[in-house]
Amino acid sequence: MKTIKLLLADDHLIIRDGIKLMLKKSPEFAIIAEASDGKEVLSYLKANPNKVDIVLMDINMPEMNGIEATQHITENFKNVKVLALTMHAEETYITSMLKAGALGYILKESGSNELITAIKSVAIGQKYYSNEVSVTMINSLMSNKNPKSAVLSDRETEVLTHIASGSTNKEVGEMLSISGRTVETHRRNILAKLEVRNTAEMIRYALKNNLVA
Amino acid sequence: MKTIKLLLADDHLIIRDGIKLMLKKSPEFAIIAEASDGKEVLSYLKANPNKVDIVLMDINMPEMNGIEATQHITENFKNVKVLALTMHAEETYITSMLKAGALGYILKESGSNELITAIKSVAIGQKYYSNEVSVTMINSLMSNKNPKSAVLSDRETEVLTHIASGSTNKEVGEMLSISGRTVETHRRNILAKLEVRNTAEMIRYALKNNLVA
DNA sequence: CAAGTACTACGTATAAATACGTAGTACTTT
DNA sequence: AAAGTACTACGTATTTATACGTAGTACTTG
Repeated sequence: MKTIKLLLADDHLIIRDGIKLMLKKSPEFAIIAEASDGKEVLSYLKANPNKVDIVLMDINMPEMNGIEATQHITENFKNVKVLALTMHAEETYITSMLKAGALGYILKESGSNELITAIKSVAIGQKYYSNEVSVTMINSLMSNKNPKSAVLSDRETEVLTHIASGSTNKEVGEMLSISGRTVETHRRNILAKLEVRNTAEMIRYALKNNLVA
Repeated sequence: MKTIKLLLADDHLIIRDGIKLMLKKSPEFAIIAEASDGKEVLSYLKANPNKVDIVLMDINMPEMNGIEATQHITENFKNVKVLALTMHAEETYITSMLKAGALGYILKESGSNELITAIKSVAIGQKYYSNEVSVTMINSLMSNKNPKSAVLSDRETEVLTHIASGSTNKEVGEMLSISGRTVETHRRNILAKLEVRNTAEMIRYALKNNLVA
């Protein structure tokens, strides 16, 4: 098994030392560099191509934060993988890091077992998220799928679905075998229930809240 | 520590036996009933109130599947928790089960350690998702956040954003300090570029493809 | 049985969006 | 220099959507 070469990016020495301690017992890892800022990470990678497999990336760092750094890495150093390692389990941080291209996301409170598992997963290109991260993300995913579903009646939802597909009132009426005037009424009631002003806002609301697919 | 009372719901005896074997070494669990179908689960719960803490629920079962059964449980037996335990890691299954009210979701290929951890989490009301489940869900979450078709010009995107917020052409014109007529033209060009017929379809397309937030 | 809600539908009127054509300025690319 | 694209803007006409009021039938719930 090949040695996995790591770069630690964190602005606190204590954290870096802690990580080193946790990985000490695992000979398959080699910490070949450290950085206390996103810019340092990038300049190291630039100066030492193909020396790093995985960057363990903190988010809050001076000068350049971990999100920006990760963006640059995934754009310019495609063979380098990023594993986010941070204190923050908030949805925005997670989303930003994953959008930036991080393969994994774990918390600093993770034990050495989880850290090792995560690094190994990322090393072979597999994604890894620690449990709290998963829960946060899935919660935010699900919270957009439930709340208002009960507001609209079945018929209204049906009408809304057709409207979202680009059909006019008349066309919807034909499809549902009701009068176009009735569709107008449904539409009016939908606007009122959702408290929106017009088609554009209605469709946006409907999609954001998953009233329609 | 109080004993956690379990009900196994799976239509295959072999699976139920396997689970029993995995839990045998843990004295804090008591399997007090089994069911091979959703309906059996419900009738057992009805006949034996307050005897079950957690239902380990398979999805594919004859008569009534695990999703429907879970819906009924979370509606009618609010003190009973559901932990999905299935072979399927597809996004639709996961979403359906979680929407139905399952607190956790693990795969049958999980080892006994994970099974035990999951049950304990669910028992105290905490959510638990096994790793593959998390990855699947987060992927589906992220896949809707990236693909950015750069078809529209900057100005058009700007106009589209305002329209999506419910503004009329005239209002958008005022906001951008251009004529409402110009907004009309932009709008017309957007409709053409996106190959859609009207506002509703335009907004749906824009949101699905993340042209606007 | 009274009240509420869902679904249906029309009348009248105005506001907004869509269709199609035209066109100037500025900027980039070939 | 020519061609393309982005951004701007108006004219004319038609189609849709929105606003507000009204109302009957059917079904559910207190």
